[in-house]
Amino acid sequence: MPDLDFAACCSEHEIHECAIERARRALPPERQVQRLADVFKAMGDPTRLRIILALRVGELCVCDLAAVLNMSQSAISHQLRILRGLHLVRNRREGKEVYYSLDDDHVISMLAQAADHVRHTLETEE
Amino acid sequence: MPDLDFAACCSEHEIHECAIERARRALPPERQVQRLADVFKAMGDPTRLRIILALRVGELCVCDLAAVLNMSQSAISHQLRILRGLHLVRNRREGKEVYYSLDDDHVISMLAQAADHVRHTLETEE
DNA sequence: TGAACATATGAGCAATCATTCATATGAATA
DNA sequence: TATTCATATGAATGATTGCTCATATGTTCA
Repeated sequence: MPDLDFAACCSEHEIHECAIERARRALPPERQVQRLADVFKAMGDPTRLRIILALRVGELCVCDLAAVLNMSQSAISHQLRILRGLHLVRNRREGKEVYYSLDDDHVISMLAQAADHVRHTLETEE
Repeated sequence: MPDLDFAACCSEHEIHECAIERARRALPPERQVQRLADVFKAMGDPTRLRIILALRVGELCVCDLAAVLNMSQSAISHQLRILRGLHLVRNRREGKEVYYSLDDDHVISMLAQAADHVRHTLETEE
């Protein structure tokens, strides 16, 4: 009885079976992959990315962020909610205002790596 | 004549003007932000992220990837095109097959940082 | 050259998403 | 308490996106 999992693979799949198995084992469980993807996706929207970039140099209240990005307060609030849910930003109330700041240094590292990558690719081509 | 850029900000904006200016200067030019966002967005889709995760342990041809992710060849090809466009993966032809591998170590670093972040947030709450 | 296989790609569609608009919540102040 | 300001959020919508299906391209082998 053949392994149905390999049905979609190319015909000489016997050759790659071991590579396929190795790759399968390299995949984290579904839940973890989804979590990772959520973080990347959050940083993959220009508005949210700009929010993160702006907060690098210090905390800002919502209306400040709206001014910096030149966008509506509502739009900013909606995006902050997503970033908050993923613990990418943290908030602190002070009177009527709510101040947001980066929650985690990992975000800065990710930004730096991504920037390096972009810089690297721009050098190579174009 | 008031600065119209601050029109959307909260009324006591004089206090934050300097923070706003600082944040504005922290924002890279439009084109660069978009490039960064594109990279994060590419990694923000579970399918593309799984492709990257699978390629961590070595190159794979398209049909192998389809087998590993248990998805159609077409779906994988479409996503590989996006990853290729951003130089996240590279390809090499060998006869009829095309082998894909990670193009850049920065991707690995980003994955590691993101994984750390997720691990960290899971510890803190829930 | 023709058949078979591996991959790439265009069109179409269902699902997701970022914003807007209207409104609710929450805090300070008169 | 009533008003005002700052923020949050639900609903609606236009735009984007990931997949499928059909088909094109490119390679090998007979």
